[in-house]
Amino acid sequence: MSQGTIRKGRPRARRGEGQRLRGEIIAAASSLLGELGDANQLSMRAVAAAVGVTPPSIYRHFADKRALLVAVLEERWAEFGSVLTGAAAEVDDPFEALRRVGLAYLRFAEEHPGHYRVLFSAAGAAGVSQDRSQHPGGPSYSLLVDAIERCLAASASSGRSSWFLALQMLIAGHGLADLCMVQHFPFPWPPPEELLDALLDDLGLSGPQGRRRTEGPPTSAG
Amino acid sequence: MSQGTIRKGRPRARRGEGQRLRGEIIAAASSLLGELGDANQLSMRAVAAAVGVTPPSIYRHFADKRALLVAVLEERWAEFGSVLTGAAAEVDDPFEALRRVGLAYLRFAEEHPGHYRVLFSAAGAAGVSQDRSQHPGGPSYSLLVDAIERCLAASASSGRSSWFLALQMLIAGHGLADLCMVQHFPFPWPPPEELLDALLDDLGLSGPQGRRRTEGPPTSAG
DNA sequence: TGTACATCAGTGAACGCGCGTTCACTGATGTAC
DNA sequence: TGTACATCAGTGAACGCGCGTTCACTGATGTAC
Repeated sequence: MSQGTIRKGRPRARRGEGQRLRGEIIAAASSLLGELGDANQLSMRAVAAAVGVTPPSIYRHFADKRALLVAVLEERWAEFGSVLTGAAAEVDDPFEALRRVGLAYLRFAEEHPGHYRVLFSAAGAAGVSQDRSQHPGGPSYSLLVDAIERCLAASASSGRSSWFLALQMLIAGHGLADLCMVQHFPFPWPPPEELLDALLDDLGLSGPQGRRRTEGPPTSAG
Repeated sequence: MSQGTIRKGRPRARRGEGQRLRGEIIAAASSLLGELGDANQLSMRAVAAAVGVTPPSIYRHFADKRALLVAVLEERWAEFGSVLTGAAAEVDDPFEALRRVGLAYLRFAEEHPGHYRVLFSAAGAAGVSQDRSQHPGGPSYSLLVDAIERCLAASASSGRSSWFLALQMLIAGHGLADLCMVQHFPFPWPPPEELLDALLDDLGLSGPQGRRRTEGPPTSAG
């Protein structure tokens, strides 16, 4: 009874504390969005019920549903970015730093599959910035490019640009996150780290000596 | 006026030709689903309107919305499988055959992003088979594993299993298809073939001599 | 210390909409005689 | 060749629902005097 989705008897905010409800609305919407994994499925009425307030109250703080979504997604993008940033902080070895960024990316998808799905969908991006040149995931991507450049500086490599290598990492990271953590494709998935390490090996980004850490699982085929 | 979404004056089927409407319903639903890219967004009423029939008519042929979706998705999965099968047919070189399968996969996503999105979502799979051990994409995946095994037989390689390599290819293929063709992430995307060739190179599946075909684009970083 | 008042966070009722699904029906088609 | 009838593909109207959003309102809070 302490944390059901519908809260009754919620205390009314004091004068001048109207902004408090705003925060509660964003938190509730964010939580619901994480469960639903789809911006279209989120309803204003469900958000209001989760906060313990009537639907019209939301309109005192957000012009419409889109505006609420924008606020939620901005928060989620910020969290995603800070998770990636934090992962590599204070790690000196550039290869280990890159690996930690990759692991953090995958962990985020694993822990917040619904949020991940919305952030990486066209709707999620369009909601936050009209201008597609400044995609909200831009800073996170730059972080990846930088981490790769530090690796390239530490050991001569395949000759591919950091830009191309970052794209390859993003593609593989997203493919794994979406198929495994979000859509739960019925595979005998190996641990994500194993796939990440194989990827880094393949891209020549696993270290100067190119330590090979790959695979264990089945050798037989269906 | 010849192919608007709403058709009027549609001729009634003759006695015993009731099955004809069934086919038209599936076709219309499939087309709408391709535009929407989301099973939840598809409405029975929109399907009926597209066929030029009233909503209740659909229930003569399908028990409910879910049954209609299952029929549509089965057709789409079958088409996807036959596209992959057709791509490698009559190609002797196993490396070229594998490459063609990859290209066909990406082309399918490019030409039918909405269908691709639904097929590779949890909802799409769950709709078709309850039993998750027999995922409708299973045959297509086997095809990929087989193509890889033929490559491994033709040249000793990294030591990874065909199963692991197929997973790596699927992950990268899906990541690219979803980010680029489906979600249209605002990147300066290189041509898909370039990324596919880089992937095959990285996995040691580009041929016995390991021809390197990679990259062109920007070397500068943002 | 006590009262009248302005503020404004949140309410209750309603709007018009599209949805999936049901039900009793209609009326053209084909058949039996 | 002509008529009565069974079939059954498709209809029209309605159901109860949840949605986003609006509007005039209420009533606790804090302030001015």
